[in-house]
Amino acid sequence: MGYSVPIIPNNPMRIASWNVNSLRVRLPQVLDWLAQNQPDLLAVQEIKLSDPEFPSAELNAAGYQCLFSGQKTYNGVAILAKIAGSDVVTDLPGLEDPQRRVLAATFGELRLVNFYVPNGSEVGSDKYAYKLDWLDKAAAFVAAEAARYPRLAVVGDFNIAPDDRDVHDPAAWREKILCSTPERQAFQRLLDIGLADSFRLFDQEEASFSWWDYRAAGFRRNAGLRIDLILASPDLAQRCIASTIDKTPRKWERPSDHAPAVADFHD
DNA sequence: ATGGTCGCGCAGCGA
Repeated sequence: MGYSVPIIPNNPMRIASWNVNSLRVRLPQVLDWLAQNQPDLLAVQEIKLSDPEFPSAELNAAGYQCLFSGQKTYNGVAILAKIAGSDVVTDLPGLEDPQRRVLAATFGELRLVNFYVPNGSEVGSDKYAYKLDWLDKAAAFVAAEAARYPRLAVVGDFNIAPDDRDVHDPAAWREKILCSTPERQAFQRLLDIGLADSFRLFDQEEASFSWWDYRAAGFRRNAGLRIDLILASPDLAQRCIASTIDKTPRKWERPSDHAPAVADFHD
């Protein structure tokens, strides 16, 4: 009596996002990572398989229900969840697009939007124009979601490094793809809706990245970018108690080029 | 400026 104890929130909810670069290749790693980290929700990108090929049985056996919007060879997104999701959305309003890059669903109080933002290839290219148009439609969608759902998380591979802290060599990347001003302005429009980049709610080590090029020994040199993000609405952000990048799986044999972003939230 | 490595799928594209 008379002394206080730290308040440890019980039942924190853990949300993670991981570009797995082929779920077929990475399924054993995803299963290991789920077992070790026990997220409530894992948003995955670049599953690179069609819906009939989705490995639901293995993931169900590991305690995860699966929502997915698959595509053969390219793209494809999924949400692996300990509880059932509802109100599933797989397309951006106003964008006719065969590329499977969007998956949103509701889990209890939480609305989760999983994005695989287009890479854009090169500034000024057709793919770059597609990326900016996609981001425009995505912002309108997120604004509508934010208006409907107070507890909103927008996660995924954004293919944008929000600012120079998120770039290993800002001079080399200046106005290059993933770092150009129009891309960063498009990202800022998501923040302007009221979302917070959960990673920046906390002190972080310098040179913290989530993606490293397979080429030129990017990971060994920590020549990376932070492009895998967990954004949170105000109601959710004030519940955020941690936001990190788990580099462990990037060190495994035959890794994805991305590491998972992970955030914890109290009730 | 180029190329370096993966994944898919079997040549070359996308990242």
